Amino acid sequence: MNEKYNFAEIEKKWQKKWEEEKIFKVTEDPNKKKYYVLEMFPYPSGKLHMGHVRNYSIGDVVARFKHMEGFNVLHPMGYDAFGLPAENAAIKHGVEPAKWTWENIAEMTAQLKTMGISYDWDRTVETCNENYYKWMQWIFIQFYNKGLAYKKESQVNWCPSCATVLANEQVVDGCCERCKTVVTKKKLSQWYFKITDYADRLLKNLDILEGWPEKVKIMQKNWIGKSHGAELTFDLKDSDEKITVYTTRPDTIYGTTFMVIAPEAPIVDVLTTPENRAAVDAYKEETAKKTEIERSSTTKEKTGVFTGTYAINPLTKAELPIYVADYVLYDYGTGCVMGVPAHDQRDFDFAKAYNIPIIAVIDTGEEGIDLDNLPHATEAQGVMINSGEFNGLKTKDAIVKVTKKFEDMGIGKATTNYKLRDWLISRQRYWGTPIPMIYCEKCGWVPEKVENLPVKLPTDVEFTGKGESPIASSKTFVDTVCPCCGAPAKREIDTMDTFLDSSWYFLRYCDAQNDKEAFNLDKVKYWMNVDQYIGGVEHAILHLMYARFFQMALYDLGLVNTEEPFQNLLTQGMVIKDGKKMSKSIGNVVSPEEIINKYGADTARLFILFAAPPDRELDWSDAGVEGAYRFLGRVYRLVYEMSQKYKLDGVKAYTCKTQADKDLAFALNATIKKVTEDAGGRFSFNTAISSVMELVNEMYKYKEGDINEELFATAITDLIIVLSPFAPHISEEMWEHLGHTDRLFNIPWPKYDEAALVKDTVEIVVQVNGKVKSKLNAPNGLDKAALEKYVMADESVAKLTDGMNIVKVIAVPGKLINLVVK
RNA sequence: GCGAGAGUGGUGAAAUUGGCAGACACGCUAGACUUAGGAUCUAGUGCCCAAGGCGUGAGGGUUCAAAUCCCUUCUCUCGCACCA
Repeated sequence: MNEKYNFAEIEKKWQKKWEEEKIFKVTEDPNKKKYYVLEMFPYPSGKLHMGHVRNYSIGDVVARFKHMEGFNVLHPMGYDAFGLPAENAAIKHGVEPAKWTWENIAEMTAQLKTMGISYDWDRTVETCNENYYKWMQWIFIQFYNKGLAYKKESQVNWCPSCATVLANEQVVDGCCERCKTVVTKKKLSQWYFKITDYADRLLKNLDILEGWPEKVKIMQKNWIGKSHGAELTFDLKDSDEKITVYTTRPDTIYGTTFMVIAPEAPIVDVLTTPENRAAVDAYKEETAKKTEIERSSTTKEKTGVFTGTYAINPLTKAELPIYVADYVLYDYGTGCVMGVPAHDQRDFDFAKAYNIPIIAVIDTGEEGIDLDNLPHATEAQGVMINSGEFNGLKTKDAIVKVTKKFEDMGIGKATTNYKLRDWLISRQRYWGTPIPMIYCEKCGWVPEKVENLPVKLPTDVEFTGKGESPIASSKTFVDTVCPCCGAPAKREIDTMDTFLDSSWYFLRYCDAQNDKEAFNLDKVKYWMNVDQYIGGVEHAILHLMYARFFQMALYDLGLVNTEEPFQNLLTQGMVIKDGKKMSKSIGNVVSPEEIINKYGADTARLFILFAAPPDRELDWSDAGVEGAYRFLGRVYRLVYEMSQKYKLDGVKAYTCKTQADKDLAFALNATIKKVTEDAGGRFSFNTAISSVMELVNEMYKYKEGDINEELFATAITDLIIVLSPFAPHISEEMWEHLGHTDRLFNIPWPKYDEAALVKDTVEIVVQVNGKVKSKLNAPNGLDKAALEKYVMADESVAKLTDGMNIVKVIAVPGKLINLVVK
């Protein structure tokens, strides 16, 4: 240890030693309690950004802390390595996606290593690695055999300029991310996962995820979007056809004055009368041309056309004109709705635009409203009116009774609906896991034989950025034989959505090197669940829902033993600068590389953890980084200077002789307690660090007086230990300097001494009518009555209430006395 | 529009169960040391002129006591967004 804090030298030295000694390598140990801490793995774009640094710094504090507490800690890192940027690089610069990706992985790994994080690098997973995607394909086949994967024709995003299909992620504000052309829809045959089969379980299990932020659970709940209602079938006038609607408000049936069908629904053609066909066809065509943004941006203006056909209200027998309108979604419910303009604002807007009668059938009790001439739809609950036998019923009962009536009439039933759709998993892209399916004229779609996995990505492909998947250009890939009958057959040329790869990587970490199976069940039983998952809130729905779905499906296949993969979830806030998200276009990006070079990884980590609580936004401040750097220098100087004069080689038995001794012992134990609770318990790293700073301030004060060497040695020792999860390199350097040959990572976390935290006297706040008037010292441990007696006997207190009438005294032991006077 | 969260000094923030508002840090001011200081150490720093007041977006309420609980309201951020 030099006199000066040379972070560059220190960090390099310890990173090398840690790696050589493999101190972060873990194996299953049934005798030890495990702890699995996981940070969301990055896409290997080549460079770390501050969000990564924040994510991994948080994870490393947790990992190091839990390890020092005695847990067998699994703390892995890997790469979500398939995806579009690699392919775009190929199109733009002619670099092979594999080469580009693997180079980035190497660069990013080197960068990660400069942060000094306690990863077990032997468990690294790269999703583009054959030994990973082989098992991805195997899992796909298990899902397929279970009936969870199917192929169907559907609408996908299409860029007319690039003449290629785009993934949802490639559509930015309704436009192609590359050429900014407005994205349209195109029909294509696509692979889907039946995530909707799991909708109810995904919803219900949210209740048991107590360690998840409420916000994320609510977002998932809304995304699943379960609603209760009824399906009701209407007869048509002059036709044998019927149409079925879904409604959450069957109680408003008497207020139905029209019907609406989504333009895409095939039944539209059946219902349209010859004289209306031209208008309906034109409308359908217009809708098909509209982009998603156009269709949803005109929120208020409702358009539609009359089909010429009427439905019959089953209770009133009224004739209801059937319209086609694009405000009805084809793929939700039945694609048809009953129009109740009085009690649904969208229907109200439509009725106003097309002069359809509006009949109020619910009195919501809204003040001053004219039920015969509603100014807007009343969507609240209320009492039924104009509804024959049901008049007077409250909404809740009415829904039940009306639904029952439909059931008795044989024209309806209670049902539930979900907003969640099946997961479209195929991508017309090269750089992803090939879908291991083969199409045979005779046998249809057949999975590749397991012994033939992996279905390798071909390398003889062209990247033009146009047309279908580049895989189609391979001369070796497409043609194969049917695994079933041996006849010539063709391989699926689509690849998997990369969200599949990231839906089970946490299982692979448990057994990353296995070449016999995706993961060994016993190892999974030992390590799973992930005790603490940490990542950005932007994954609240997609990744976190897909991963939950995978875990459930794998559970049903008997491959894992739990239904939910992530016990606790911490969603970290964004790193911003000057109130804005760091971005190249604004020019406010601070690169981790630059900060680590200038101040070191310890400073970067400390600042990031100290500047804000982990789940909140973090405002980057160069001055704040300086502050963190200064603090580390302050600790370093303290240790260096005092080690020249005293023997500080470990924790020692000490007795406090002076008040200063007692104060330091108190500060030391209070800090250990605070860091233990804040860093290990509630993940309040900022306050944990502030208490370490307080301890250092105390020690600076203390060293100006008489030094109790045993006490000071203990304080220095524990200080270094509690600092180590936040700033591991400098801590290790100081630790070694004090004569230790072991590694801080393997040192047990210190325990605090309760006795040292009990003070002889406590400061009691004296309030008069709730206002602080004075403070005085009282013996510790007085109960209410004794405290009141003690305080009231004090002369200064008597003065405070001189001439006043004390009507009540409130005593809070150890804290305050409030005198209520008149 | 619906849903969630947040508003505290010049700044980032703390206050964990209703009990001293502003810990810790940045910044600023002064001093010490120094050839020098953008190093280091020490002291001060919510606001108002002192006594004494006033202060947690605004307004009201509950309570001996409110940043914290309740009602009303404003602003901002995020998510969803024609889901019948």
